[in-house]
Amino acid sequence: MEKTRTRFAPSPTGYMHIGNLRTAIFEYLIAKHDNGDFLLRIEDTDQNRKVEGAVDFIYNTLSLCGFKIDEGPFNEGKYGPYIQSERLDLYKKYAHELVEKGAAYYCFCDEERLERLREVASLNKQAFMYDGCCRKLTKEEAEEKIKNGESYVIRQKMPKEGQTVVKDLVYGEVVIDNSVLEDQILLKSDGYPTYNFANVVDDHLMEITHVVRGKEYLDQTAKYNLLYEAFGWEKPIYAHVAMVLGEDGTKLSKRNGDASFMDLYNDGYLPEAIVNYLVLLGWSPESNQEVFSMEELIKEFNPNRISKSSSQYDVKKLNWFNAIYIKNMELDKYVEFVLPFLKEGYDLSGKSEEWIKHLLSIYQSHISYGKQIVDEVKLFFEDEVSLDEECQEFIKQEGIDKTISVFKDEINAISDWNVENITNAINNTKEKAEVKGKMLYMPIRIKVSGIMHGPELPDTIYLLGKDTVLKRLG
RNA sequence: GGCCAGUUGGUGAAGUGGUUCAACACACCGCCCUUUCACGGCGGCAUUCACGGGUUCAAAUCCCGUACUGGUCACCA
Repeated sequence: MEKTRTRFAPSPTGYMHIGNLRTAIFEYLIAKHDNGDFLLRIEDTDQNRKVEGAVDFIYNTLSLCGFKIDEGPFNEGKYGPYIQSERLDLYKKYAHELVEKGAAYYCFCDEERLERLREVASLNKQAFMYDGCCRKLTKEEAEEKIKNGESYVIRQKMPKEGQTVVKDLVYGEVVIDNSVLEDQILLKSDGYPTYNFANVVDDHLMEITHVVRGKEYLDQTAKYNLLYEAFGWEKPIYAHVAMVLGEDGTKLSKRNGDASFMDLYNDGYLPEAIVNYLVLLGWSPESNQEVFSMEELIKEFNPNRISKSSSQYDVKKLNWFNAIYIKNMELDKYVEFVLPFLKEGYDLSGKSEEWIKHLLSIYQSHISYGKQIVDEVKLFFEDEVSLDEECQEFIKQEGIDKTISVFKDEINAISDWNVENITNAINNTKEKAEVKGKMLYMPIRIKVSGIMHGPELPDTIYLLGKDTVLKRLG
């Protein structure tokens, strides 16, 4: 049996939103599930969209996600080059081969004529479709024009009648009327192939067995099939996947917010968590398991269980996954992970390494993403605490002043500043002020930290330091 | 507009003719634990599967129609 080979084929735009990433995940898992190859191919046939450094960016993203690229522009296999703009001769050769076979033809219609046709079509409220004018040209006529230096494109000859059946792993069989198929351009007048053509040629040449792509290409697949048939090539297995929508239920776009992998990563979302979250968006395993390691995903992934309907991105669930991955980190790794966010938010000079580590550790089970540490930890870096409405209400209650003043005396009395003694101070306050539970803890917590929920109170007080605590107690 | 597809709760979703079929998870709410909040644990949360017909002894599951949503009709990918 032939080896399973999938490919991720992005345009080098220097931006990857989570929908694209999810496609890559599916492709990767399909390949690895069968012990196959996962390759990266850069689709840069539109020279206008090219962005500097984009290929590095893609490699970086994929490697952060834990994907091993078996073949790609930076690690070529025997099917290279892996950048489409370096394969121009190939497309040219195959496009002309199709002309020889009679499945394609030269077209000399200029933009002006096409524009006229478009106008007529829109006047008649019809979809524009090339009228196949140049199909009639004889071989000699076409050659003559080419010899005269006329610029041309190569178009695929579409059947006018009948239907084409597209087989898809997730959508089953989709029937497309051939009458809606345009004689699509294969080779542009600048010698570049169109996306559709390059795709077919490359997928065949690179021996791709499974193609995962957005559902928006489903209709186009009929054209692909016809192309494969014209060449006499074996078709790959298609899996079209529904879209990932933004949180508001509309299409993802750069404007729609932080739905790009890098934005998420920069905010302190762990790639493993992002991958774990995304794989469950539009795919479900047979079991109820939700937290998966890469190995488990590779084992469990079955493209037949990909959903037909689009799904909405939901940060809350991502946060849940991310929090789990953060909680499961070893302390040192966790510190290494959050420290940069802390450093970015505050001036840490004068703080001991031990203090910083202690501070970060008490938040490990509290934060959902790295950057969140900055907000959470604010109370340790501000001189004054400001109380929100809820706190102000609480603190108005009777007896609180007494609790605070007793506690202040207890704190004053501590000579050896450590968590244990602070805990004792709280306990002593309980006895002397005759308060317990919420009425004991909350006043202290509010006065000292300004918020009603946070990590362990003794640790908080310890990290704040005696001076600050006394000052805040008033 | 033509064509193609989708429609299970606020969200991700399981379930493809009948033994709890509306699982599980996020979010939300409640309780317990913790001398406080959080963490954690437990429990609640769709009499109903877009709507209307039909097939059947039996339908979220099959068929037809309607509505809604989305996609697609480029020398863009």
